[in-house]
Amino acid sequence: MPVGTAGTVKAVHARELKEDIGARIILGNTYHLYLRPGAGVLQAAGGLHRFSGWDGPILTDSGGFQVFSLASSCKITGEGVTFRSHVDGSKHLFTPENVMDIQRAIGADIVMALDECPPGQSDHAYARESLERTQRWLERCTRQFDATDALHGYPQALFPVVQGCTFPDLRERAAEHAVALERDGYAIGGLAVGEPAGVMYEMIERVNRVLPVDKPRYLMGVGTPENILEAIALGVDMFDCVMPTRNGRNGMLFTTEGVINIKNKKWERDFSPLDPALLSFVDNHSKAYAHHLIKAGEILGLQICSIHNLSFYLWLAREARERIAAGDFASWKSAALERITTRL
RNA sequence: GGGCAGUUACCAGAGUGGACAAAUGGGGCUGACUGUAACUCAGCUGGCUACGCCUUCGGUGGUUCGAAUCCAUCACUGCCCA
Repeated sequence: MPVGTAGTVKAVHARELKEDIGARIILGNTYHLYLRPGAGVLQAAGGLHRFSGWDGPILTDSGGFQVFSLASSCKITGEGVTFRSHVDGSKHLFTPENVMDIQRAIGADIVMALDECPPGQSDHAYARESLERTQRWLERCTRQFDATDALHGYPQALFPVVQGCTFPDLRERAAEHAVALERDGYAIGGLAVGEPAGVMYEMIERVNRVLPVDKPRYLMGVGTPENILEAIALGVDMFDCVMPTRNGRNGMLFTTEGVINIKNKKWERDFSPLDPALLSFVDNHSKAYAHHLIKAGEILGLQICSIHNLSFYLWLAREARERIAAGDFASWKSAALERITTRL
């Protein structure tokens, strides 16, 4: 299993007709490259695609989410958005154009449009204003993307991001606008930012009524195993999320039998595998070993837990795909959810 | 045998007369984490018939209105000298 040092599930594919996107692990933290000087970006980009023997698709985010969710001070201008680097305090400007250029240089197979991810509790007026800005940026992204060539000898795809907060009318309008631009796939952004899960599902459903069935739909930043299965049921094909790695680092392990907190003393002498059902995905480390490494402060423990959770997400996506093909996804989903959300 | 230091909650360790059920760590238990800067963050952790009461700071006995804190004594531990 190819795993980068900072792996995160960036693309989990669900629907049987779109097998190629696949459940894959790619490099996380790719946006880091955005924050470094141009020369470094170009150099890093050349080798990125062949990193550690990884030959699957790579997806890079635009950096928009980081600007809006992490930067303490960012400023939206007519050009784009300026922000201060958390690395060295230097000031940077993201524009639809330079974000396309950077992702061209990195050589991601799927590049994301620059968008604004507005706060979850935004009112309709702001959500609309924000959406219109995202749409203007999207149009500039497509123009720039279409006016430039891939730099590394293989084609790239640009995915628009459908925004609109929790307002069905805005979501539908955003989806229609994105579809009209005729890209290879579409992303749904700005969800799982504090709204109830039911509202998120409703927005997904609204948007997916508009998005074409025969192109990948990518739900950005989601989520819990439950969120993912529900979204798959609503027709989503791809996901990415920090959850498997961040929660793994914090000691929470997803398994096919339920959720465990590996820090708990109860695992101290449990020498069974972290998850016997995942042995085809990941090395056979015991619960006691992971417990010990975490308690001892060994960085290896965090790596094992992260990789374990990634393998769980891989299993989840593969299982979902097989059940869809077999035609019993719905019944499998409810049974699986009951098991995997149990606290062990 | 002599000298010195010490004995505090599961562990380590503050506290030297009233604001002490007793700081702080660790450990333990819960919970959080959703387009990743960060191996992170939050709550609880003597008992109970709980906005109050009860039992705790090596044992015992004192001093005091009041003691984990002062005195006496006993026990044990560590270091040093014989």
